[in-house]
Parts: sequence; C-alpha cells; structure tokens
Amino acid sequence: MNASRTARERVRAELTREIADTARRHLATEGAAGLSLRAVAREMGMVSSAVYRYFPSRDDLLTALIIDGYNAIGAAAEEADSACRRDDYPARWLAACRALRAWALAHPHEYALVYGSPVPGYRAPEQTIGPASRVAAVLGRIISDAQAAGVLDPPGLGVAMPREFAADVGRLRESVLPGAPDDAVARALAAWAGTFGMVSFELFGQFENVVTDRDAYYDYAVTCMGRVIGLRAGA
Amino acid sequence: MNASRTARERVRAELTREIADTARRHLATEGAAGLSLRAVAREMGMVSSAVYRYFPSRDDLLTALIIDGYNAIGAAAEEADSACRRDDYPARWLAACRALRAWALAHPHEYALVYGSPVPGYRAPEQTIGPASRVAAVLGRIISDAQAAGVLDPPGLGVAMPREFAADVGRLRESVLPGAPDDAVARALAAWAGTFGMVSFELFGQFENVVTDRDAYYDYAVTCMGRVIGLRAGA
DNA sequence: TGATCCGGCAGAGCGGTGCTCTTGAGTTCG
DNA sequence: CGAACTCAAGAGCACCGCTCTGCCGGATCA
Repeated sequence: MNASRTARERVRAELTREIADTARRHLATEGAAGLSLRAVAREMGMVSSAVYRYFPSRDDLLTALIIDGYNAIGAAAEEADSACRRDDYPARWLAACRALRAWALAHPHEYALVYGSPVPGYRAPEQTIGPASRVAAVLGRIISDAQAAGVLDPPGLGVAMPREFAADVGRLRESVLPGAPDDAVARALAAWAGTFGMVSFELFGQFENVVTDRDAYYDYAVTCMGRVIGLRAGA
Repeated sequence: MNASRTARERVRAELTREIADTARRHLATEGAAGLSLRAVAREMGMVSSAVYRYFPSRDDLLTALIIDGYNAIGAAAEEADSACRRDDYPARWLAACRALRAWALAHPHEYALVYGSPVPGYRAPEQTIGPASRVAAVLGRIISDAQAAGVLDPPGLGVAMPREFAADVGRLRESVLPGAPDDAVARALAAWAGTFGMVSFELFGQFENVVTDRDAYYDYAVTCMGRVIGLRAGA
C-alpha cells in the first residue's frame, strides 16, 4: 500500500516537475506575463484543465518558478564563492557578485520574475523566504569571515546608524552576518540592495546610453561597495 | 481652417489625456498587467475599438504612462531639492532621495511600471530617455554644485576607476554632472543605482522580515552613499 | 474475485482580454 | 451641395485563466 502510493506520488511528482520545466522554458522565452498555462499544457500534449490537477492556479506555478529562481541564483553565488581561496575576502565578494550578475544576464526573465516588480495581485508566500536568503547568506558569510579573521577595515564615514535599526541589526547578525559589528551589518545591507539595484538597472534598461562597458563598471562598483563595508584588497 | 483644425485637434488631445488619466487610475489600483484597455473604454462610455483611435496599442498607452511617471518622480525630486538651502548639499541630497522614495511609496504601481521589470516584449522608446533623466539630473546637480563650491570631500577607497569607463564618465559629466571629478561621477552612478535598488527592494518585498523601520534605514543608507561621493554634513 | 472508490484526463463552457475590420453616422471643406 | 475625412460602434477572431461535468482505469477493500 505504501509502495503503491509512493508509486503514484512519484509519477505525480515527476509530472509536476515536467510541467514546471516546460513552464520555465516558456518563461525564458516569453517572459512572466507571457507565460500561458494553456500553452504549457499544449506543449505537453495535455488539455489545459489537466494542469490544474498539479498547480491550482497560474500563480502557484509562478511561485514554484520563483522558488527555483531563488535557489538557482543562490547556488550560483555559493559556487562562485566556494571556488575562491577562503582567505581572499575581496576576491570572494567580487566572485559572488559577478556570479549574481552573470546568472541574471543569462536568465533575464527569471531574474525579472524574482527580483522585478511582483505580478499584480501576487503575494509572495512563506516558502519563498528561505531560498530568497541564500544569496544574502553567501554575501554575509564573506563579511563575517573577514571580520572573524580580523581584516575588516571599514573607512570612517561619520554617519551614525539610526537607533531604530538596532533590532534589525541583531536579527541580521544572527541569521546571515554572525559576529559582524553594527556598522558592517548596516552597510552590508545597503550593499546587498545596491548590488541588485545595479543588476536590475542594467537588465531593465536604465543603463541604456549611460554605461557602455558594463562588465568593467559592475566590477568597479561592487568592489567599492565591498570596500565601504571594510573588505580591503591584500589584507 | 487652421482654427477649426486646432479645434478638432484640441478635443482629440483632450480625449487622449482623459484616456490616459483613466488608465492611470486603473493602473494605480490594478497594476500594469491588470490594466485593461477594454475596462478603460468601458469606464469612459466608449467601446474598446474607439480607444485605438487614440492609442494604437496597449503598449503605446503604457508608454504614455511611463513618460508621465518619469516626469512625476522627476518633478518630485526637483521640488524637494529646490525647497532646500542651496548650499546645504547633504540636506539637498537627502531631500531629493526622500522625495524619490515617497513618490514610489505613494504610487507603487506607477513606480513598478517605470523602474520594475519591463513588460514582456515591450521596448522603451526614445521618448522616454528625456524624462527618465530628470531624477539623475537633480542628483547630479547637487554633486556638481558641491564640487563647484569646493566642499566635495570623498573618502579615499583605494579602488581605481576602470579605464574603459572614461568615455561614459565624459558623457555623464557633460549631461548631468558638470565639473565633477572622475571618481565622483563613477560613485554617483553607483549611488543612483543603489538608491533605486533600495526603493525597489522595499517596494518589491525583499525587505520583508529584514528591515522594519524603513524610513530610518533609508535615510541612513542614502546619507552614507552621499558621504561616499563626498557630501559632508556641515561643510 | 467483484464492487467500490478515487485520482487523473478530456471536453465544453464562462467571462475576460487585445486587436482588426467593416459599417455607418457626423463634420469639414473645396 | 457634394466630396473627403474623422470617428464611434459593433461584430468577430484568437487567445487567456478557470470551473464543471463526465468518463476511464488502476488501487482498495469486503
């Protein structure tokens, strides 16, 4: 009984995955708003109503793709980081940021689905918050490692961190930035948002007629951000 | 003949504007993908095909709304800047950035349409690049003014600007950052992208369960960015 | 083994969409 | 006045998300 049920569930899981894969291919070519449940069903030789057995609605399909996207970009960052010498913190930072952007450029529609404007009426469910933090975890760990090694050396800016931010800093330190000082947490958060802001600007067309050599400029900008947090080359 | 033709064109322009206004109201409540040309026509008492006399396609309507959005957010930044003492550059920077975010929070769907993921298949036409640069012009002018006053004092980061970026710097200096040194141009560009990245992250849900007091944190982050460019309080 | 249950698929259908084409009024102007 | 033109209306096409109703076949159980 258990075996047969798992057999049924196995084929169900397989079909679910196949639908998601087909949808992801459509997403890659047509974009999120062009993703049609009917087209996915058509390509799989099913009728549209059959797909509803696996995904209750189009939004649920999109949610699955969003989770996949978070995991993919997170995995890319993790891999890039782990390929670096552990004690070369600026190199790890640059590599992770580069991987981020490279993934975004290779999967523009998936990136837009994940980090762009949410589709109207769509509300990110709880399941997305776990995978969503993978990238932040990679970036945070680099800072934390540098801090633990005693080489974090942030330039003084003379800007006081707001008191209201103390609780958030505490939570962030526990989850993704263990051991980091308050300033580093606050600046890392801005760098996190800033890095994605740069990628989004490039991908969404704001750099058109503004930045031509985007590889070079991106490297420069994220290096600056890392430097502001305290990552220093050759330390 | 000229009078009568302008009369016709006047009523035509008026109707065009009315359609755009109705569409903007729908956009504000439903979001970009929920904007239905038929619904707009319905509310105006026309039939859907009549709207096509004024906007050849739904994308053209969206383009008009995008241009309006750029102008609105640009105007908000300009107004906030002009309300400050001309020689208090950090205050002007903070005010402009605050106005940016305030406008985005007040018009989330319009902001998403303008700075979010472009709707699939949509290509930003030339007419958008002018209004798009209004915000950049405001931010750039603050930096330029500070430079002209001789109070721009950027902290040394020891990060060399890439040579490939020289041409872009030249173009940016001419258009929005007159008189600014290379470093300031490069850093200002990153701050520009970073500021919008922060607003987008907040609006698109990435700060959920991460930042609670977003007013305070935003002020802190944009102040830091201004400081990195060289804006210094009390200078 | 035979009856029963149930997951899954197909099809029809509803109300909605963007967009096109034709048709018929109303206006402008030679 | 009649011609040229503008514009609104309506019908219609192909598509969409989603629901409901049947039917089939394999798993479950008496």
